Amino acid sequence: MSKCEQCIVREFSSLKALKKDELLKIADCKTSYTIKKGDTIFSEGEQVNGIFCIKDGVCKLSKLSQNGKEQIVKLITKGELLGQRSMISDEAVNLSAVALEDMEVCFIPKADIMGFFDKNNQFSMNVMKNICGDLKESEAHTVSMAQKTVKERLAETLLYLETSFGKNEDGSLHIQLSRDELAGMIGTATESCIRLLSEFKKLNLIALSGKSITIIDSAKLKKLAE
Amino acid sequence: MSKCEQCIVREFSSLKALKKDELLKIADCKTSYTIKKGDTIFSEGEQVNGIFCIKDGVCKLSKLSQNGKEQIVKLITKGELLGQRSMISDEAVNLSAVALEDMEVCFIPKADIMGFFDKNNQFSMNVMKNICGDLKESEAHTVSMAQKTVKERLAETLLYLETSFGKNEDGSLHIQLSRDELAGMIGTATESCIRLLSEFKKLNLIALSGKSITIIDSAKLKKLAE
DNA sequence: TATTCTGTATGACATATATCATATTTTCAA
DNA sequence: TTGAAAATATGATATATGTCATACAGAATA
Repeated sequence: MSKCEQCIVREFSSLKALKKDELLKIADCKTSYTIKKGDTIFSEGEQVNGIFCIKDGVCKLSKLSQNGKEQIVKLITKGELLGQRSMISDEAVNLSAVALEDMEVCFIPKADIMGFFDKNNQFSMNVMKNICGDLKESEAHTVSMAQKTVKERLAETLLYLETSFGKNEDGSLHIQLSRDELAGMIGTATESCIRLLSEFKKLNLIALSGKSITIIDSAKLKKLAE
Repeated sequence: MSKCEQCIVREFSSLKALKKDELLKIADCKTSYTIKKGDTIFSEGEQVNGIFCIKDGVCKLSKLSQNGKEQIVKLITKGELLGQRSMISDEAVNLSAVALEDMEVCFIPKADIMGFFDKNNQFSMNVMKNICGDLKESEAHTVSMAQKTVKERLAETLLYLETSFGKNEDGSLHIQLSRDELAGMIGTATESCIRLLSEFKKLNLIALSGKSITIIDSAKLKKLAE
């Protein structure tokens, strides 16, 4: 059982407000998991009863629409918490979480976290600010979906992937998404996504090589995204 | 200066957790306003520094997209609080609020509310659950925008307006939105919105008479919305 | 290595939606 | 009331995007 006190990623989430004795307590009741790429952490509608602290890796949070298409709502990465909303609302999760890379996560049961809300106001406030940030982001996302063209959204998304998840040494996007998943992020058909990627390639905005995408002209992409 | 203790709408918001002395305190520092239909309560980017408690009326929360179109993100009505997110995040508001009807609101300064978060855990928890609800709703909204057709969204929105804001005696939707605003809710061009309304009318799903819209066949509308 | 399977790519076409133009109706101030 | 302005309505057309078909490439498996 590793110690939460010494866990670096804790510093990046609401958990940084926890005091020594609180950390000892969750170190005691948490469970560590290794999750393989492609594995499901939880599915829409499940009762989760706790939160996941992401130590390493990235996962997608998605929702199935009535027509059976997967819409990716958000990506979650190292240092973030997963499942806060449903824990606080005391509801089933409204999104499914699936690993995009191998991950290391810790699960902390609800019972062991909820008490902190009463006793540690800084923690409470951190969580609240976090969720407020998510809300603001989500509202901006809704506006993008409603008002922007698919092309604009693709440009926007590629830039987001680069700034949020970084590049490999060769300059290609570090995060690996299938065309299908990329289409699921921008809310379009897979073929349309592929077609637009080809178009961007012809315009020398990006380079494609197998699955990997390299942004060549981020200034022009930014313009395209408006 | 009216007493918050006796205000009925308080029962419908997070404020219901406040105790007698807390209510006396905010009754003392709040300001009541009457807002005329069409008036702006606050604009995107402003520093608001407090929350509005809606005693009566409805307002729209909207965001201008880069192409200059107004996207309505949410409607807020009697009993709800306005401005929680930006107060907690300690940021400028990310949405503009404009009255759709004459309204009565009370403004409570940030300084007089923030203290309750430390002292009254039930209040804290209520606010948190509220924002979590908003987040869940917003995420579902994003998926609708990304995956549904304009027709489906219009059907969905009409039903939402009926269930959330009720009908007049003649059965027409109580809430009065211009075609332009309705288009702004579903994220489409005004002409497209008008055209689809005409189509729904021909299909005998709704009746139109001037600005007012009456839902005739909500079962079929529900099917259309999928 | 051959074989199958899955993901990527592209063409052809259908359709939804935006845009521009122009009536028509309603609202509202002079 | 009258005229002007705004909102609603509808047609014509352009464009973006989805859908279906098919080809091709790379990965997985036998």
